[in-house]
Amino acid sequence: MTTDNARLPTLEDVARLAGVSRATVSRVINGIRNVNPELHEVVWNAVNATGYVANRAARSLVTRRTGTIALVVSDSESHDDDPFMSRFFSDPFFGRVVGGLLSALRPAGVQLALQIVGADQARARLVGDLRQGQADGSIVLSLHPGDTLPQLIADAGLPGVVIGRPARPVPLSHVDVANDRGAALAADHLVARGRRRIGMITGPVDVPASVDRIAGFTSAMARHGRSYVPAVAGNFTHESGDRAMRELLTDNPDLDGVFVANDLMAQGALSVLQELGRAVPDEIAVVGFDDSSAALAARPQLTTVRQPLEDMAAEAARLLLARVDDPSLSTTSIVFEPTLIVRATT
Amino acid sequence: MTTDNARLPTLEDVARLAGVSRATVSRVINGIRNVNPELHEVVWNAVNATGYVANRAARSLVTRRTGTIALVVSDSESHDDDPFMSRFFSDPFFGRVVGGLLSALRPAGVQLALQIVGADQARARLVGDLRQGQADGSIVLSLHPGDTLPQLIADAGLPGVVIGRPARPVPLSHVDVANDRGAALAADHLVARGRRRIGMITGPVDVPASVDRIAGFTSAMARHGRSYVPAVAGNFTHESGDRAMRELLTDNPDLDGVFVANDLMAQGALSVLQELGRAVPDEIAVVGFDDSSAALAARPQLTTVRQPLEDMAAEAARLLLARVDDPSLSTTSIVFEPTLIVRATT
DNA sequence: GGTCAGGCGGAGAGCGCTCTCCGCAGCCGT
DNA sequence: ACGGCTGCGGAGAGCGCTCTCCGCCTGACC
Repeated sequence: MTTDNARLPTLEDVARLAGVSRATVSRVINGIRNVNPELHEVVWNAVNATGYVANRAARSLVTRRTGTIALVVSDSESHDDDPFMSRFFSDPFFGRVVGGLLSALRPAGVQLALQIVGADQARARLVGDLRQGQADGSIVLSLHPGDTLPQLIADAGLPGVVIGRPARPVPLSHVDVANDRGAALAADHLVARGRRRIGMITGPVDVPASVDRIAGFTSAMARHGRSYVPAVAGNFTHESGDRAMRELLTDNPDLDGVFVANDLMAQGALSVLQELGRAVPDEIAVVGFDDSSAALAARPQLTTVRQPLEDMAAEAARLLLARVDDPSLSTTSIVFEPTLIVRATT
Repeated sequence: MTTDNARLPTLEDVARLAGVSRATVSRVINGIRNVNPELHEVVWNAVNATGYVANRAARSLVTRRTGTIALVVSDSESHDDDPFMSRFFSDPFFGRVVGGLLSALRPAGVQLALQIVGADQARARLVGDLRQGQADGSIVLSLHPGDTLPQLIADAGLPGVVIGRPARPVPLSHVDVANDRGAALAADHLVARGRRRIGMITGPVDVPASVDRIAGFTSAMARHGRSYVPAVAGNFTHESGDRAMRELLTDNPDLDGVFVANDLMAQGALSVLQELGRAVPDEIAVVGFDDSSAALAARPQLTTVRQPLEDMAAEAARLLLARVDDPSLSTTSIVFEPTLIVRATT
């Protein structure tokens, strides 16, 4: 259309072509106040003729809005030297969240910027950057239980929404899934399938989501008259599921059902069971959690508790956008209901 | 530190506190020209005292740089109604690329903004946005063979680097892995393992990476005196690997080795083999491609051709950054060498 | 001692946009 | 018929920064 480094058309150019003032063009473009319909059309024609696109920086400068939301991934564990290669990115979890966020942000014309923060001093800088126009608000994805980042963001008065319940209460909105009810679904299902000796492979005991799943599962089991549930902890990785399953079987060789706190670990558990020649689901039933792509990739395909991550992320984005528009909005929390997806392992 | 909507400190504030002019503070902050070392320190003290952070929008406005790179994911297949939920995001591929990009961008203080473009009219708008200060350049991840986006970006004179060889030559730099040599590695390995009846499960026949893997594999096999290689095409999904493996075995029941064009399909193939009671690797050996997390999750763990995706993405980011700094730079292409990772399936 | 070069810091003009303020019509009410 | 109100569009002041231009001061050289 235009050549390489031709100056891009500005509002002024459009105004001149349309024979109106800059202010009028601005009004038309932003749909503000009633502008004479004829002029309206003249202006739009001029916009199209010039190929005008508003300069984001100039607009930001005066509106004090960037039209950008930051996805802040707080990965405070270890990886300080190289936090980017952390296993998190290869976890399907990340992609689902990004997809969900974009689906809500895109219609609003808002960009998504990725921020990964590792070490603590990076946190301070991040907050400074955030304050000073990096983004209008943040979606915080905290992987670390004792993470200070949500608190820092709240303290700075920055709009923010946390995905997943923060370990400590924080004056920020959050979205979450009812982990406890999801785990209860799994418990009820295993019991309904006639399983008598049921165990659990848990996530890390300091992560809220994991804690809730444990609590939900054990209390549901208690309701079914099983006060003791053998459990071994993993760390949500495939490999740790493998390890935990072996350990669980060593102590409880006669297990006929197991609830695994996420699909990745369930996949690991499944391969151990197969290796040991335990028929699934005939000899032992397995229920996972997440309904990630791993559930479908597993053989047999995994019965699992679905966490509507895309919807949760989209809702988080909408909450954030609303908060950015009206900072006086009070913080809210939305809890999504999990559903049981029955496949071949139960 | 400061309260909610206190005006953030500006250059002017810092200058006043330091007793110098705005220009001097700007020079110190940007490390330009030799400023008197004493003043230098005075200015930095004032910066720290005020907690000053440069306003990105204001800076962009004058420098015509945004300090942002866009990751443009061009997903032109079907998903127009809802391109965000496309399977792509749950593919570990995406996360590895993001991680690699961030590792190169972060040290340069450059942000990563995500852009997903579906329909064609969205492309035109994207290019407009890109021109007008959304980003200084783009990393293009094209999932669609006949994609026009790289060409559009090149035509607009925008800096851009493509990950993966574009289907049609385009005046843009790109990074890629030597898909043909990777496939040859797999062929050599299967032959060295003494396999006689070797087949292949390919990717879509219109995707460059897939084409190269097919060409590399068949020509390497030809060098080993096998001019005919039975092959079935999949589409890089787990499920298609399942289907393709069944089909391949139907026509070639005595297969004792198979090269699968990516790990996800290999995982699918593996579960079919197990279901059919074919021992891996004793009766049939399997080699994948990518070395994604799926390779480790597979049972037995998958022998695969490693594609250094993180390094490739990081290199793409560096190429782009260099191009942004100096637009006169000519386009280059960097091809990474794949390596064979031998695990338990061969 | 005079001149000139060079280094350093200040003044101030903009970058492209939004938005307030104001003026000018046209129309209503009395 | 006249004042005031309302609706619409223009003028122009910034938003916070960078960077050019210029002036001052110091030091070196003749």
